[in-house]
Amino acid sequence: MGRPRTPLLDKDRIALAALRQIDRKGDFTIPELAHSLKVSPASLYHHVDGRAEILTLVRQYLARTVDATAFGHLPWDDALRAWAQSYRDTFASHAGAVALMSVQPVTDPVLHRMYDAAVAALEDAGFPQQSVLAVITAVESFVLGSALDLVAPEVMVADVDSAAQPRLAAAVAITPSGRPRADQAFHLGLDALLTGIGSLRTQRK
Amino acid sequence: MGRPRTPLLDKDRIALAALRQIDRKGDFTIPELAHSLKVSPASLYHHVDGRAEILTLVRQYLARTVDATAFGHLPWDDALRAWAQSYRDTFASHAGAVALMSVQPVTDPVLHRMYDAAVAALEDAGFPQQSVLAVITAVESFVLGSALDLVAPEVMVADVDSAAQPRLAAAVAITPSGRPRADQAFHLGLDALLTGIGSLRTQRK
DNA sequence: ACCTGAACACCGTTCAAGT
DNA sequence: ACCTGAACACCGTTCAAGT
Repeated sequence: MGRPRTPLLDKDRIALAALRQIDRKGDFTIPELAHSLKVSPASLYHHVDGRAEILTLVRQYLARTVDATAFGHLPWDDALRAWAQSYRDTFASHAGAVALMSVQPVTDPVLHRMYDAAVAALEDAGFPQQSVLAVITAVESFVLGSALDLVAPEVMVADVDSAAQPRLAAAVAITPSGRPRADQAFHLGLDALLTGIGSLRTQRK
Repeated sequence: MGRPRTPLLDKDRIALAALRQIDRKGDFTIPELAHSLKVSPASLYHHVDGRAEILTLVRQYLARTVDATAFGHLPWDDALRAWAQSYRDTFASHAGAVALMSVQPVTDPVLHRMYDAAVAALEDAGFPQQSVLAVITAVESFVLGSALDLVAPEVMVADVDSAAQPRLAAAVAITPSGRPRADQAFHLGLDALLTGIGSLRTQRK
């Protein structure tokens, strides 16, 4: 066939097709990706270095959908909460991508700008400089773990033997399951975390 | 060669060899696993259903190294803290396994017993029944996210442009890196979470 | 029951050939 | 520069053959 007059592919098209496949099946393969783009597997290698780069592109795309504009506009706790919610929402709408995003984090200037804004907002709200990064990391770890909880099968709650584990069974019986269960745990944990973090502030504004 | 007088393999030997390979390389393949067991790849299939079962065995092995004996013996916050620490320690000593453990959780009666003990301890400490599971899930999510933070490359802290992100750069400069950085964030977050969670208790004992 | 070699389908990647 | 078909190494899994 030879070279087309106008290229059939570019990095964006490849990344989006990969994400679509991840959303549908939880993973992607080069042959299927090529098929969905109506192209041969070998063609992809003219645009990306390999599978690893495609994964990086997907991660960057997702990272940029996280809304961090609240820092500097809302009070520190509302800003952290809004950021955490948006972060988790991204995962919630791309369940299959959670595994990808969690293991290898995103490297992107956009993220450094986001962290910079967060650091500034928290320091200005009275958090000591030695603890701001730990605060941000703690919230991010909680969000990541909650995203995993959101997409993983519900082990704690499923198949409980009410004779052998009566206390657990009773608690499970009065607790919601599915998405509401994960949401409850996320909100409870986020509120607790923010409450506890608040006591680290020194000078108040 | 035919059947040996005494079997060369069993599930335990396979799981441990897989874990050793995961610890060394972050992943394992059937051919390499077979090689390390001085056996042909096909032999493994006489003892396990396939790659997926081997992963399950590794997960179960690791889950059983988490110490949950504190529930019912220590005060609720010390018990939760000890459990969280042990949980994270397991991941810390098997960095390559974090990805495995996080995506697909463990199904094991041992874990249900652990959750049962945790539920009992927390209810007895005054937590309302409707929130115990959310409390446990929140702590577990934080631990899982912190484990990912522990093994992932340090994005937030690396390659910061001090002209473009001055506040972030300054904070990075006075913050430890590597394991101490992750430890600081874990302890700060865990303390904050436990502090915040404490306010959910109703009747005290 | 339990090991093996041979075979199969599938994947990621490379490369020479074509425009 | 950018697409393709063919080829390669590698992986997970199956199966008939052997004791």
